[in-house]
Amino acid sequence: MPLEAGHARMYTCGPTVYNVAHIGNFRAYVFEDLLRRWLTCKGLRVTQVMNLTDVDDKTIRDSQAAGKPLADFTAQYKRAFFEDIRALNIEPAEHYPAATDHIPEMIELIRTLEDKGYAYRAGDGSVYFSIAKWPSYGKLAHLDREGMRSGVRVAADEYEKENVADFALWKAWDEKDGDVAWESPWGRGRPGWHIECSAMSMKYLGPSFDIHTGGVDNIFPHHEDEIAQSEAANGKPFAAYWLHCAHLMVDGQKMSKSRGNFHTLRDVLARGHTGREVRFELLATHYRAPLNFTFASLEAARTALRRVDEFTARLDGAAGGTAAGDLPGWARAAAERFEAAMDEDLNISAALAALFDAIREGNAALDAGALDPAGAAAVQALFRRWDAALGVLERPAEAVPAGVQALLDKRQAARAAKDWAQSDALRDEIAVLGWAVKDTPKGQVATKA
RNA sequence: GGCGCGGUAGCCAAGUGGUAAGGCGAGGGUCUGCAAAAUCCUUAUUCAUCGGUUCGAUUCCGAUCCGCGCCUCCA
Repeated sequence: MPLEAGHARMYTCGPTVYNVAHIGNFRAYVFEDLLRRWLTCKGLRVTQVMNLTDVDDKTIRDSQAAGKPLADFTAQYKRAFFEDIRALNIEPAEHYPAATDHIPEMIELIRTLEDKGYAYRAGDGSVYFSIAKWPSYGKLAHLDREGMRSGVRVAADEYEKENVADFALWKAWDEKDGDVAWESPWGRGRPGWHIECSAMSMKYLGPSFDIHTGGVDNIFPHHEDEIAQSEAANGKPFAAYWLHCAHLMVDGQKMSKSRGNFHTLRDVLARGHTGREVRFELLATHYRAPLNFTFASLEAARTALRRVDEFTARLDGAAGGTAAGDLPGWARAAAERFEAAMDEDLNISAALAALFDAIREGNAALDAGALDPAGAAAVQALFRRWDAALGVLERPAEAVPAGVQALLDKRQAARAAKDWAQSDALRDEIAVLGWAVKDTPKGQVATKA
């Protein structure tokens, strides 16, 4: 299936670093992470490129408002982005090219387009791509080119274009750009938005590659324009597959900065939810279906994950470090179902159904004493494979603070002496420190409340 | 208006031309010094509406209604 045997190359549209990303943005990155993990599980080597858009109208506008040089302004949001990605257990891509580091490549690409006659200069020094020269324009978005011409709004500052749908490859400097400008054969200016993805995908993945992803809102115009630029310049097909992720909704409406109905990861974390819960929530709905975000579903995610944790802990106890033997029948069936579901366009719901069935059957087997250590170890291995794909099963370790541990030790002694009053008092004391104590057959277990 | 996605139990959400996965919630049982947790079982005669094809449709076809997205800021 990949163009190059055993190697999947993917380009994933990344963030515009003018602000911290919101969890709607992260839905796309989590989806892309799931995709790259699954391809890896299938034995492919994956090269993923994610661009960082660090020069555009918004980054310029907001850096000026903040009174900071563009590079300083965007640096803080690049940092925030990588922190957030870590909190969501997203595997790093192989390359994170920033637009401002690839201006020469973009200029080179625009020159090629100019030489081949696809681009023209406007009076102010801007360079546009002429869609009239590219007949297949609009294929990805199923656009009706005739329909596009009538009734669209035409911004006053775009009068220089030959066709309203032509898009900028290079934008001539104007006052609003302040000191953000690069020299080019067309004078001072900055690149258009779309050209960076064409130039950087070409640099890191070649003219043709396997998969290109992004949010559905990027289909038009961004991806349409990328295809036109890249294929016109290279004379080769651009991406073989396009996967677009549906939106995260809030109260039935798309989550977006311009609507103001967004939550950042930081907000959600500050409310006491974990990155793992957010990841589960974003992951658990198929990428092409809209996902309505609510805090109630984050609670549901928490409960579901607790069930997973409980089971894997039981499994650890049952396996006790034994070498893996044969997978029990119910686990083998679940493994096959999971595999088939994920192969079918990442059918995550069906895959998770197989996982939860395995948990139920596993618990029943454990209750019945029907799972020997070698079998339990085999199921452990299965969960490890699943988690290589999902990145959400393994429970992040919680270090118990020394103070809490001291109280736990005291409580254990009290319990051994059957001093229940003392035991309960200590439990309350520990609760004040933010830790919940449960008594299990194996002793007390403290978890962060 | 054009293009696209979706309407399945209280909520979220798979799925198939042959009679509805899974998660959360809820109810019941087990376990337990108490608490909490856990675990097991139960929980849609029905898949937006109306027609059609068929032995049989939630699944195919047609029409209708509703929600959302894109149509040059947007993951």
